[in-house]
Amino acid sequence: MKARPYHHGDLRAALLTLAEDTLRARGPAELSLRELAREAGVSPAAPSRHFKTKQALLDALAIEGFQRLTSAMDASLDRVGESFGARLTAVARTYLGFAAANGALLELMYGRKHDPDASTELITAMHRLKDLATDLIADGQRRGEVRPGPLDLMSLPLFVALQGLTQLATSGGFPADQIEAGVDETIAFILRGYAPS
Amino acid sequence: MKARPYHHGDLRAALLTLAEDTLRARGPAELSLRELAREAGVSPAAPSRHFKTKQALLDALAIEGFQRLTSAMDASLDRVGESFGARLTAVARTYLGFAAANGALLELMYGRKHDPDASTELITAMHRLKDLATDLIADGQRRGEVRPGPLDLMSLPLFVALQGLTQLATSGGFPADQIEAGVDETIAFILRGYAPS
DNA sequence: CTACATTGTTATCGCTGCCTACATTTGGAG
DNA sequence: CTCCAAATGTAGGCAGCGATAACAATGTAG
Repeated sequence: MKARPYHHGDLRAALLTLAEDTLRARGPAELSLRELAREAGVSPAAPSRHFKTKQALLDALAIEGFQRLTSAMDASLDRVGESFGARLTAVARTYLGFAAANGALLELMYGRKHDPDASTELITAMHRLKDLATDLIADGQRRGEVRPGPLDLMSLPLFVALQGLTQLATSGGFPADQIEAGVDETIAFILRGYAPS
Repeated sequence: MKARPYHHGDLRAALLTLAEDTLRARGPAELSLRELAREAGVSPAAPSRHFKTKQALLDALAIEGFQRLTSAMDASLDRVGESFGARLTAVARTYLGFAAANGALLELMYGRKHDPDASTELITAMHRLKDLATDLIADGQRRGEVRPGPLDLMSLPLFVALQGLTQLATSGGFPADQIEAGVDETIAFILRGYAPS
């Protein structure tokens, strides 16, 4: 029988996958580097080669999350027409789908947002998502389907709605079926708010 | 000189105040029972008499937060007329004021929401807040200032907006002045969405 | 082949939450 | 008033954690 090799092969990737699993199952507080090391079959100090601190691992997880989310939203926009309503609906549904499927991860992603020493990589990842939403509004305005107004102000309600829906969807304040129905209601609500007077 | 008395006097209250301070300053993750005990001038195991686990202390903090928030919102509703617009504005401003002043606490309050074994006391505290918002909508419907529709569905956008605004206000994704201006924009947005067709 | 960078291991530190056993204080029943 | 039980605080110890330093194995570039 062959002994486990001294080198793991791709410990970094393995740690990230394991971390995401336990994040999903038990939340970020329960995540322990030592436990990840055990599950990966390496020594307790091995992870430190790839993630200097626990926070660094969480950051890496968050960045990966932002990448997955933005590309999912990009993809959903590609599959839909040009009308503002259709695009907004697509974006909202994708965002909420991600939120429903990766609640803890999303929480982590936004939880790092106000940390003064979040990695620059993380910050740019967040900005890309923000830009995507802002562009959506700007496009709607160009097409005359969204009331005119300063972009940064106009994009706020969209953010607000997405963030709020997410919170409700992930933190389970409402039963799942109510959410399901409520999403449509809320999307209609948003569209009504953005409609030109 | 008099030795410190064997009994603290009101350790429970002292722990809660200290805990809220460090919660505000350094977040819930940095909160340590042992450190609280040190600051209170008491042995490391003393807090366990009042809070069996760390989670119990956090729960107590959250409950206190819900009580403060609901009574602030009640008070703000007492100071305002009966029109739906005025009442919604008052509620929204109070909620956001609380969120701005107690960001970490609010995060804690909602963070416990989906935990299966949250204390019943915590759960009822959350429901009281939910009822307050639902009543607001129902009242608006009675006065004909809000579109008709099932209550649970109609109250959702309000929750969504409040939650979303809170998230933006606390997690600092937007600069503070943009938030300030954005609140009015968003309240107008919500009113537009609730207006009868 | 050798020198070096990468990746893992071992050992240790100080911290944490939590538990059990014991000490002191307080307050109420008799 | 006294005594006993409950409430509250202390002492000590346990296992787990993140982090770091010193050392070992492996891969690789020249």
